[in-house]
Amino acid sequence: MIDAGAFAPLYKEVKRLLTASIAKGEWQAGAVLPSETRLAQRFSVSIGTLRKAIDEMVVERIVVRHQGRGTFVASHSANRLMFHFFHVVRRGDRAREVPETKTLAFRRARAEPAEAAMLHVAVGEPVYRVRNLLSLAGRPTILDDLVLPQALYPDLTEKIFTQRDNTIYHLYQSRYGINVLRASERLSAALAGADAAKLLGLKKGAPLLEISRVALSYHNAPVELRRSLVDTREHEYLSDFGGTGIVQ
Amino acid sequence: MIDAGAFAPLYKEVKRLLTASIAKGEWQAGAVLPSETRLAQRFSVSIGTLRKAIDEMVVERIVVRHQGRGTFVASHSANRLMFHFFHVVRRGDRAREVPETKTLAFRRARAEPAEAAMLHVAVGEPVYRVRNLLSLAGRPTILDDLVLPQALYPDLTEKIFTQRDNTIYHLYQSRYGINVLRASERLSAALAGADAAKLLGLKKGAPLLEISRVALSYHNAPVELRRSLVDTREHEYLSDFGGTGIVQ
DNA sequence: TAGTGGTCTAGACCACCTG
DNA sequence: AGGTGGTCTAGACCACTAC
Repeated sequence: MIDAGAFAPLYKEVKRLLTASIAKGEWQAGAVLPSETRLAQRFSVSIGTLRKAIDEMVVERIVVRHQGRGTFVASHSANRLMFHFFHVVRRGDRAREVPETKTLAFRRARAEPAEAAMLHVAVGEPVYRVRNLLSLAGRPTILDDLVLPQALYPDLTEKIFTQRDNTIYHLYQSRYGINVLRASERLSAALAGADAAKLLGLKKGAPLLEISRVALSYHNAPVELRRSLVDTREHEYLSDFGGTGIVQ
Repeated sequence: MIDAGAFAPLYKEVKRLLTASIAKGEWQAGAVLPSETRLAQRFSVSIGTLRKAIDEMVVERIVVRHQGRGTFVASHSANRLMFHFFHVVRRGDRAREVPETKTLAFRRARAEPAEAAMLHVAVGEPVYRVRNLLSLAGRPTILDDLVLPQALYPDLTEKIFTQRDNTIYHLYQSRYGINVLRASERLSAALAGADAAKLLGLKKGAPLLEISRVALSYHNAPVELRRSLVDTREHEYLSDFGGTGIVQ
């Protein structure tokens, strides 16, 4: 037993320990975990209990199971995961297009009070501010403003950021060991200012969808803020709830 | 055994049969199911297999478990479920307010092609069109336009609709046995037309959040369309994904 | 062929709720 | 006290993957 006097069920404890090991980097993203039999031995629990712990970690996308191959730490490299955090689709047929990203600005700055609260850091903490313009089907459609705590991404530079050969979240994962698991978003309607209008090829006062996202890693630790302004003339934001991903 | 030659796992088959029984009305919303022991006997499976079937039904909100009391068909009467489909919260503190609903129109009409496709009915099928104005903190904030197939709500009248003493989804459930489990939404930004501006107390051309929802019941059958126009000056739309509801 | 995860069983004990 | 769901065990067998 491992229970250590906690009042939580054994499988929750196992899940907590496994998640902590992954967060610590004992297994990198994409790496295979020991087999269920071995993990059960390691934690001195039955296979059933170990499986129940991993069941929840699968639902939370911390790990992925492949029958016959093993259980792997979830990775952003797969295409499926790339679109897991990209909810803007083409109007009508809901097609998902790969966005073309252009970085307009990369600056070092200090966290504003509101940002600091959402990032769980002190006011004035060093941050990066990044502005990206995303094009869909060749047309500028989304204007993204990112805020990242410098402490989490120590040696990040504009060159590293722009010369990545994959998604932004994959860069966080492969270079800094930061895995984005969840995102919490708040949406509202806004009017295009002079800035956004010019960049998105709109008239000032055109309607835009504004999305404020907090990206979260293990234990719900915030690792990025992102405000998106979306031109929804040809695109929409998809939201499914009550849904589970379980195929009937 | 029950497997009946299907290639699906036993627990999926059990889940399918249980869900079908609920959809058929063998147990009404809020009713208690037989105990796990009895259900396991009924389907000639072990408790473990029966529990795995119910586990998934819990995730899909088809049933709710209460330790020591039993397993119940999910019901809309609970306050928690009411807010499960209401994602508009107060800006800043994200407080959930109970909306005050006023029905502005209730008409019988025919399904337009786009509506018919989304509702899985024939073009021209009889529908109800309902327009509601929702106020939050005493101020008109959301303009809802609903489309319901008349076939699903046979004797519905404006009087029945407006004199319900609970949520709209609870009316569907208690009077017509229709349980809304999921909703699929598409969001975009729009400008207030003369109509919406007047009703929401805005200037024409003010930015609005437009939400198109399809409400789904068992086996993903569509049971309602709803277009919402939201004044997001004081409110926001919340969206969490990658999340699971599992408390760490 | 060996090893992996996926399913299924049969039972024990506990925590909780209702009478 | 009796019944409910919640946890945990210890195994068996199957389906899939890699070598």
